[in-house]
Amino acid sequence: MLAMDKTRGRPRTFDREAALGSAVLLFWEHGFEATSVGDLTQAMGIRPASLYAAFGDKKALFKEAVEAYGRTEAGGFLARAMEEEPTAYQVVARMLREAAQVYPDPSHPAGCLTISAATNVTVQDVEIGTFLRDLRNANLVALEERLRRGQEEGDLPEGADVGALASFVATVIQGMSQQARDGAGSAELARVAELALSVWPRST
Amino acid sequence: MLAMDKTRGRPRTFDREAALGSAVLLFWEHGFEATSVGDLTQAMGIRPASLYAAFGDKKALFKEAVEAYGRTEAGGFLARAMEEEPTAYQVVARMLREAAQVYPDPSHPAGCLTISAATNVTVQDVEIGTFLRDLRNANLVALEERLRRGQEEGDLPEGADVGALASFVATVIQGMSQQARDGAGSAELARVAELALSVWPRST
DNA sequence: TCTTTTCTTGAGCGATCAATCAAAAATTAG
DNA sequence: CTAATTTTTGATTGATCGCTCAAGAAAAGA
Repeated sequence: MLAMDKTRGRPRTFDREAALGSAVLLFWEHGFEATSVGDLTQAMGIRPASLYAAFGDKKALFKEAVEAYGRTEAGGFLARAMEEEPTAYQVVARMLREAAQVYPDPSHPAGCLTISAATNVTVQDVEIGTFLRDLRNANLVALEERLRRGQEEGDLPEGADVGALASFVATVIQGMSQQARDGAGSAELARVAELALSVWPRST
Repeated sequence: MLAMDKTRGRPRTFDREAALGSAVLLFWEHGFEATSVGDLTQAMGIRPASLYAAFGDKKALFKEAVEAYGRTEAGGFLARAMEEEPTAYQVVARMLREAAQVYPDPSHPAGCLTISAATNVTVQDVEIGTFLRDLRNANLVALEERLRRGQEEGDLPEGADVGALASFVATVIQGMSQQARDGAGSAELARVAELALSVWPRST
């Protein structure tokens, strides 16, 4: 009968998580289209058939790589800031300041995978482009909602334009990712972050 | 002998500038790698051999398309603002406000070609990626020099961090391009532009 | 007219793309 | 042990990539 038993059969000879990590780095550096299956299998140390058996196809692997990226230190700091910081200002301040540190960090590819990995896609891969775009827009909505909560809790003035502030922060963060990929360092980006923060309508 | 006579031989049957304009639109929309030579010949209404005879190869056509883009209304407004506005603040204000209008304009592809057309490139096309990156960094240096001139002319305070201001403006503009490609409208981007402008150390 | 030059046409080049297949290998169940 | 199940291997698929070539067509010069 149909089996689906994980313990049966020949065991996988490679570390699935490690292979996924290699895929994350490649997609992060070069993006979806510019990373070939050949590049992936070489970096993962496996053969095409093993890749397709373990991850489906290239698009499925990419989506899983995006999820894995979000679980990394450098890929999850924005979501973490939103969850952990108590006030709207502290959320935004941590986002911008950590972006200035993380995006140019030479221990991994520069910038943000979600922002830069599917900018140039062919017509048959539009799905991948919209997948990341939806993710970015969802993050923008989440930030706006977080700021609105801050407004209700009194750490943002009632007259503040929450939508504009969220768009502004998202714009600066996306620009910082691009700047980091263009070679900007953490000191330069830190000054950009402080300038952006100076527009904030603080209560203190 | 070697001829190089332009009037001799069979005349070209297509409008070279119009064909280049079609290439600009394709590269602007999809980027360098995601635009195939087949896409180009179809949009230009010519055959591969004609394209290669008229423009060299795909990379040369792209570089020429970037130059043509810079001569368009939507592709040259940043340089024009730097040349035409009298003070540092007016330069930056016009840059940001026009970006908010131009980048989401539905009469052409969203955002800036220079910013988004070579984000994801394969290893053998790194040359194209660095070509646009160098262009962006040259624009950043030019803005910084324009601001420094403004500082010398007294329309920026002596204590102002010119480098940080230039980086900040470049970051916001690049972020606005990305936001426009993600679907942001001119009203939304205009509010972002005003927020960014509010950090400016004005003398008035 | 006849030659020379340049462009267009249509076919097709080798390389690479994502993806697949059959067979061998490695495991568990009985 | 044998049978069933799953993965790995190595070769290979059809499609598309950027690009080129030979032949024909359209112009100018002599």
